[in-house]
Amino acid sequence: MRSGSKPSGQPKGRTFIETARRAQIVAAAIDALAELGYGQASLARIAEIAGTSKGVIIYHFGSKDDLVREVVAELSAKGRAYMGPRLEASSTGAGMLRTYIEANMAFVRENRSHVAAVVEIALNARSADGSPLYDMSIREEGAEALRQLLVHFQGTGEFRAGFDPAVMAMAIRAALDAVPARLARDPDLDLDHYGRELADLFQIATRPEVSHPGTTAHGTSVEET
Amino acid sequence: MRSGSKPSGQPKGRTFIETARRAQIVAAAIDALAELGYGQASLARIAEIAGTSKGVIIYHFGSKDDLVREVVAELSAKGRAYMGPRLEASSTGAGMLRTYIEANMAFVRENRSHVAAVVEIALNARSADGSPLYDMSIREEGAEALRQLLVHFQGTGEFRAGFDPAVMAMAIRAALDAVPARLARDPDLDLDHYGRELADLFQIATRPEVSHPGTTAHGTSVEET
Amino acid sequence: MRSGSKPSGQPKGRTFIETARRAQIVAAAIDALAELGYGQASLARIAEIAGTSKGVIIYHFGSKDDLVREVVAELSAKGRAYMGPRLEASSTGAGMLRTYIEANMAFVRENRSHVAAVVEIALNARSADGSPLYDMSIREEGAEALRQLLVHFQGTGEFRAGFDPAVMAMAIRAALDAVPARLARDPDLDLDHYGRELADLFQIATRPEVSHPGTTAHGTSVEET
Amino acid sequence: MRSGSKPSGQPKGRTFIETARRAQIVAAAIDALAELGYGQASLARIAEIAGTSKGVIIYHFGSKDDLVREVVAELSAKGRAYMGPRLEASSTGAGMLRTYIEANMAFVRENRSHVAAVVEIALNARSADGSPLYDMSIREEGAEALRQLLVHFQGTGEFRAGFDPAVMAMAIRAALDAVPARLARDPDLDLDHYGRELADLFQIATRPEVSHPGTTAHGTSVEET
DNA sequence: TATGAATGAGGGTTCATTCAT
DNA sequence: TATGAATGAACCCTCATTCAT
Repeated sequence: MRSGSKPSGQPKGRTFIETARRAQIVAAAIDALAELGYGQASLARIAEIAGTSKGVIIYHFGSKDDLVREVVAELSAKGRAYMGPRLEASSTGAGMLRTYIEANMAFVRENRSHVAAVVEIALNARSADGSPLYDMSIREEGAEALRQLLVHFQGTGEFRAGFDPAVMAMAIRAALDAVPARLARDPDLDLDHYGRELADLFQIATRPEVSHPGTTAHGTSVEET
Repeated sequence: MRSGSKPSGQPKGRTFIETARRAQIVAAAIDALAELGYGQASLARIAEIAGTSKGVIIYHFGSKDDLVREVVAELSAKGRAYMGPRLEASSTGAGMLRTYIEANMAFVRENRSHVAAVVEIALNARSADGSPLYDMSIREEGAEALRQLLVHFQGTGEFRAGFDPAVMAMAIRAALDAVPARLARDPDLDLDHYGRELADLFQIATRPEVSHPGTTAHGTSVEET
Repeated sequence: MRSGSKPSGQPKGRTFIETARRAQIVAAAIDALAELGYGQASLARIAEIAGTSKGVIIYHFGSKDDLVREVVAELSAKGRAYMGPRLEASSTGAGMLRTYIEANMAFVRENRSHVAAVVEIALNARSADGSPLYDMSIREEGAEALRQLLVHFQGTGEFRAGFDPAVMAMAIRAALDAVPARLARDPDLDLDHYGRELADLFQIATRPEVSHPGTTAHGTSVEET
Repeated sequence: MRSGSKPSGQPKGRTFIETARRAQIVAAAIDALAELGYGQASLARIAEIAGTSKGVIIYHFGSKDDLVREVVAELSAKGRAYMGPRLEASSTGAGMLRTYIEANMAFVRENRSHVAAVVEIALNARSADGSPLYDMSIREEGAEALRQLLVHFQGTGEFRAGFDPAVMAMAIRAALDAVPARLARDPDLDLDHYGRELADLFQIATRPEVSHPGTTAHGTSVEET
């Protein structure tokens, strides 16, 4: 299907009307995923929300998987466009970290449904044999980029050298990724407050130790476990 | 079904053979959930793993939902039995926190599949209308208990007063809950290392500030965002 | 199954305890059929009401069909025992007809559930290929006996000769058989009133015409249809 | 499913082809219900008769219940269209009653299977908890309308005042409703004869008493019961 | 005698996808 | 381009029955 190619201003040689239809369907998919969850977001339900039929969706996207991929790709692009400039504007390590966290929260606040939809996808989408589809490509990717930033500022001495950057990155991403689910249950959650608190938390956790020899965090725990 | 009740050593008046079958089926369900994900863990597939038929499962559990509930309840009981004594043995705030985190990791290590299965359930199980089934009851419950511990030790002065205990609890739980998914992708993950690192991280984040006036975490970030 | 035969006072060489079990199960079946309808009266449900298991029922009756047959046979015997003496006590045609109708109502009143159960069976029980099982044998039988009574008293001149006794018998049985269903919807129905009214109705319909030439019922309807 | 709406000649904005398919499926359902009974009329069997698959039926009707509802609604509409004009053409009470009965028989004769199917439905369709689905709405409704007619002509003096119109209406409907079942067992039944006989019967039962004081039907039965 | 355990066919329904128009 | 129609597999669950104990 989709044999001919049309030279136009639209991305990937798409008609204006087709671009519009795709956007409409993607929006419906986001709604369905965010509100009903991945398991309940069937083509029929998405079509119903979009005001069309299942056939149309398949026609435009080829398969449900491709539609889902589009939902993911779109948020990914949005996210990069949002985060990129903000991160580049940060010079210090602490500033960068705070920006990363708070901008993430702001982005979530401005794209609630879309973020919730992608979280659903990341957690649930599986191929027929049960292996995850996007999990790695999305989440890991984000954590990896963050890890490299942490490593960088450990190198400059702006972050303490004592922590494993992979673990720290994972903890930060986990805290951020847990927000959409919380938000679904408590829509009045104060995201700005959340962002500030998390930024405080991880800033403290990453800042260089004041030199009190022998008082490493690790050392205090011999009594336990 | 299962009307009569019999006095015996088995829990809830169950036959020896029934107890065995149930355990076998629950184990198969855990495998299916952990490896295939909630969406793919159909009765047929669980039965296949268990080496029986769908009918047998329904006979013993009445419904798929009840089987799922059993998987959850069993881990929940296991978890409480594991965590309880360890937490009670902790006296100091920092020790308690480290114990909480490291024991969690150890528990995950010893119950990989089961934990992964329950995470699948918690994230995905929905009723027909799309509303989550266990999400709150499981996850929230854990976070709430942790929050109360944090509050307690803020009161005693063992934790710094500056952080929001709800946010901190959520960050800790998020870091812990993210582990099973990571583990699924990287089975060789060093959970002890992970536990120690996370314990360090959150111990630092919660310990009282040494009195260096003007160096609050929050204050250093004015330049950003 | 049921190989040995035991000489005893019980009917058909049955143990006392077996007779009791059978009665208990039959009672449970009647309850299930009357309250839930034939389609919902599964062995599991009957067993639940009886406080036993499906296996026991099969053991005692061999199959569900045999249990159902027993329910029917029992009511049939009860009915004959109830109606027989009363009908024999009637000498006149009109008296017999009234007795037949009113005694039927009284019998229904005294055996509500059982009658309702058998009505369910008569209407619904089918063999695998869809052909009715008891419909004819029960209902037709009753109508046929009644028809013969009507014929008899048409011969004696106590009933008018003008009506087709088969149709009249069918109308009477239909009116009587419709009662249990009505009763299920309106449990406070006054069955005595019903019986009296029906007896009046059919007495008038069967009594000999007073000789007013030209006023046959049929003659008055030429204008219609 | 079936989201879009199209302006067309078909009822409820249906495609020509869909209307045809629906009719075909409804016809198959009527066949299955009439011949096999409600309990045996599964979607698979209906689909087999219709020459399609279960999926197609669900596609067009959404659920089996909706298909059944359609079968009922269609006959109900047919019945009203048939009976309405004929009843309105009747002026006298006796004429109306005869028309009602004879037209009913004629309608049954012309719609054997459909009537049999709806009788199956009315008697057997139950919700999950065992409560009837259509029983009241169909049968009761018919009896109620008839009762009102009887009351009306009792008021004008064309019917004798002595009978309870509710009981009389129920007896008439019972006689009519019993016909389809009889017809199933004896396909050569002469419905016109049946109709005439029943009309005679109930005309006699309802006509005003000739004034012979003391000869009420009721009075003659003191000897009995 | 009685039970628990298991079986396997069949129930209605949802689903992503294909196809002709 | 877009739709309605159809497909067929898979879903969870109920059922009467069989069997070993």
